Amino acid sequence: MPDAGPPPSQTLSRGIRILEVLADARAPLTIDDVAGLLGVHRSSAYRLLRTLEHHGLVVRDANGGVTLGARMAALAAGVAHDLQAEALPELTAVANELGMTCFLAVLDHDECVTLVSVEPRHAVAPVAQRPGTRHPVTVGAPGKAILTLLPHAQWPADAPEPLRATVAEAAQRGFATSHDEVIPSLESVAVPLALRGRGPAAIAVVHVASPADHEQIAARLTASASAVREALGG
Amino acid sequence: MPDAGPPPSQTLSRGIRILEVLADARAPLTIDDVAGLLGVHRSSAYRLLRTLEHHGLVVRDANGGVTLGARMAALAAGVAHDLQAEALPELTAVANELGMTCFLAVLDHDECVTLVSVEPRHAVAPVAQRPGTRHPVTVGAPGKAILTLLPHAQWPADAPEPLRATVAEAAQRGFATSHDEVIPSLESVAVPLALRGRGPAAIAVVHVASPADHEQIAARLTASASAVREALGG
DNA sequence: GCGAGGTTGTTCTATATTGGAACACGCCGT
DNA sequence: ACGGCGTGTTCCAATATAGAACAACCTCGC
Repeated sequence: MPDAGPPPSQTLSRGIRILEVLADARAPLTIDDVAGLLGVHRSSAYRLLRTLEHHGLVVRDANGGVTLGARMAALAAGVAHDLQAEALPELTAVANELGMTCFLAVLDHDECVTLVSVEPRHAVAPVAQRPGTRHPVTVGAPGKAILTLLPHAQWPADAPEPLRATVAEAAQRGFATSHDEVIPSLESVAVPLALRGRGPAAIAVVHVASPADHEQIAARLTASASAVREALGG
Repeated sequence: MPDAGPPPSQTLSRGIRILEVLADARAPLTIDDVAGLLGVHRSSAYRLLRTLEHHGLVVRDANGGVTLGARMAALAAGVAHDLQAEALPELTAVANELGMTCFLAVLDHDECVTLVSVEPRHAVAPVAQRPGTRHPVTVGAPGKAILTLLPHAQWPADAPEPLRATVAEAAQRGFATSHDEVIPSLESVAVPLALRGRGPAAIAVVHVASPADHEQIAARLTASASAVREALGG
């Protein structure tokens, strides 16, 4: 088990930090901005940006403003693309049958990030769950469903103790729920999705808070989870 | 105008090539595979991978297999996120009103990549247009709509001459169409979307080939395009 | 028109980083 | 046990990089 020391390659690490900074930025940044945010000399940032631009991950507008390039999206499409491909039709079916936004989330370190999401037509209120959305695993139904699959030893250090009982209960029932956790006035139901040789995942729906049969929703989600699991042989 | 010589930063460039290779890979790769594909020494690939892993862009399974990490998806969510945010509701509305998959595509070098896509419930046949999908700009309705916005001098060198007339016609009509181009038996209608200080884009729908009023579809798309354009002040 | 401020692009050298090879370890199938 | 295959580590020379100082280019203001 190699220890988690400093990033072995300084240059690459800085280049990636540029991407991270740009992803958070709301507007095009100047080279100076980037250099400042990274704490490196402007000249270094310049060379790194040129390289990123060369690969299409960064784009410069007429004023020299720096932005993330569209090819980032193309790269991200390769993330677990077999899982995405198998899950998409299932998510669509669930979304339409239940009339709720349905999405697939996976574990990333101690965060829960949604990979694909499908919005139904007949939503009471449209709920958008954009791919790439992140929040701590310890929060929300998908997070708890994922924790269901993790031995307690691998839980994030900052997990509050009460959570343990909640997750244990979810594990028994086979699904997790939440309301007003990640977004106020929204309820969510999620089932765990364990795949061979892959990190833990979850299939979930969100809807505006209202009386709903969680058991029934969970049953539908579980069916889709099984379908995906079988399709991927895991 | 700085010339497009070799990538200024060799290390960063290699790191990105690793990401590209992994995005194309259908299965987890070994370090040796990566090193071989890049043409670098295994030890170098090792260090680069460690750095990528440190940033969560790469994940290693129990067998040491290397895959793209979920955080890539989070990074990609930052690509033109204001455009994505403004376009999403419009795409959803169009998809539901027309009963066709509706998506937003942008220009990346000489390729057309789709950023967001929304699938409707009542599709005759479900058509999935996954975000991140790429193909040459010279092909398909969105591509031609985008070419509408580009001076001919900036067209890709390999653009066939007949295309010029087609695009000119599309520019006059205000929309472009295609059938059986990128995927057999599919038709597509697209309108250009020019935004201030941003690359050319297009809003498009796809549907299975059948009699349809392209003019009417285009009118609806144009309305959404205008809405997005005004929302972004461009 | 002209100069000031701010930004990008270029060139240079000492230094830290990297590239590559050889080696140690663990695992699995024959 | 053995040999193949894979990872992780160490080493040194070679080189790519970091950082600074400088030049060119804008726009904005007068």
